[in-house]
Amino acid sequence: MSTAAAARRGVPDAAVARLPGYLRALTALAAAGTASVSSEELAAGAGVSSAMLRKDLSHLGSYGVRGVGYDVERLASEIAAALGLTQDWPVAIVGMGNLGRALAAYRGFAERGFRVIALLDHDERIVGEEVAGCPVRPMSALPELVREQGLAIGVIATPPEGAQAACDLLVEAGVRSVLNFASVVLTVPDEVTVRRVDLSTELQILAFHGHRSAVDEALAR
Amino acid sequence: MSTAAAARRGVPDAAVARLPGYLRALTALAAAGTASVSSEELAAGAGVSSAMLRKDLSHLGSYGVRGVGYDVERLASEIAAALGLTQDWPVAIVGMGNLGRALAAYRGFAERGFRVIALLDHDERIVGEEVAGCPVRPMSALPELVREQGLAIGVIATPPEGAQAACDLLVEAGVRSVLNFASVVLTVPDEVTVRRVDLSTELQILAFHGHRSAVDEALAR
DNA sequence: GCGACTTTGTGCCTCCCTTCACAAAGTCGT
DNA sequence: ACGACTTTGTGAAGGGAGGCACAAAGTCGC
Repeated sequence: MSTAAAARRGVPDAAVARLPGYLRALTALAAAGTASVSSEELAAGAGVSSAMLRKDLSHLGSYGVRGVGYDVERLASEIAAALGLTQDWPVAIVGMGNLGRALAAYRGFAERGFRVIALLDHDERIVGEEVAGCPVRPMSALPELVREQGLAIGVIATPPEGAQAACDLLVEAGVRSVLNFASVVLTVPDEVTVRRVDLSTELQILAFHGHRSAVDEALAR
Repeated sequence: MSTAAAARRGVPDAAVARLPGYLRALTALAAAGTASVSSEELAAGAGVSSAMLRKDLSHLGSYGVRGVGYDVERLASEIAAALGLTQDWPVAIVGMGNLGRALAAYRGFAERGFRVIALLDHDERIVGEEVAGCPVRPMSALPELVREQGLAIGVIATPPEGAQAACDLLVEAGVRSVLNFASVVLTVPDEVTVRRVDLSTELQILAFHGHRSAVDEALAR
């Protein structure tokens, strides 16, 4: 196995998507005072199979000890390093509707090391208002936030109509990572990464499964 | 091609996950007055390739016309039927913290036909309070909600510590579909479907991509 | 009516992800 | 010091999803 830096570049996306789950499970173990953990136990805590866990970790390097397991602290910091969590990632939330306000008040971000440095809205009537102890600023503040505070991640919580425009402003200011809560597909240059979280999509998928199992039962009868 | 009912049972999960996106794009087209659409256009609106769109739709049946495209209204209702959206899906939100309150106030659910019929919390000090015009009820109301109002989907917006307990109560009351916003892996019986939405996981994945592209640039220099 | 044209539906191929199964490597008891 | 035991790391196999390319099927102009 080569160095972690070289290995990291080959981590498959599917594995990357599971790393945060491992990190969370490890953090819980560390808080409980556990020093060492087997792939079997850790996998159970993250909701995956042990074979998958071991293969995922093998992409980062060999940090386990055969016959024993993984050192909780060590593995947690290796995963954090692989995810790039050693540096901080300033976040701005765009759109101060219901969802935006909730996200602004949400503690989960800070707990995982993401610092919300600004709340933005394009509506002048909202700009200047205070949300969760933080003033709402205009979209025109973006370039300065990127330049002077290293803003790296934009969270879009606007209505669907305004999402593309908000995204364009973020990208133009130099933001390369976008988390999109609006129900639209955003168009961005290749170097920008967008992830979409859509609540109604999730509910519709649940509806499909609920519907199907009802149909299955009817057929089985 | 057999009947839609038979075909539906074989729809791969990956395709199901994209159906809501197609439905959204079709709804937008219908609102704009478009009567017919090609796979190429619809795919662009949903952010996928046209070949993929056609293959996904072929799992539902043949609703297109060669040389012409798809009838917008017809296809939308076929997809809605496949997803089980012809019936309504009463939803309850559990956990009235920041996130729960935001979800309660969120308009998106109703727009897509999901009716929030109850807000729940296990904390007696919050029960009775009014959130978004709806009273907060105790967890003990669950069995009645399932029995008398057909509650089918539970949304968990509790802190991580309380999520499993909330989930157990939902399942015990007869809820078979759960949308989990808490950062924990829930254990449920096989017949229950859980989908997890974790904001910090999404941010961590974005951090990885931002980090990697920074590394790539450094190496290329 | 007929031929040129457009667009769907699908067989095939490839690639990636997941699972299986086991050798390698380390620990622990004696 | 050595052998039994535990657990990792990984090669190989299996399965599924996405992309390609084309035949099938329909429309439209003449």
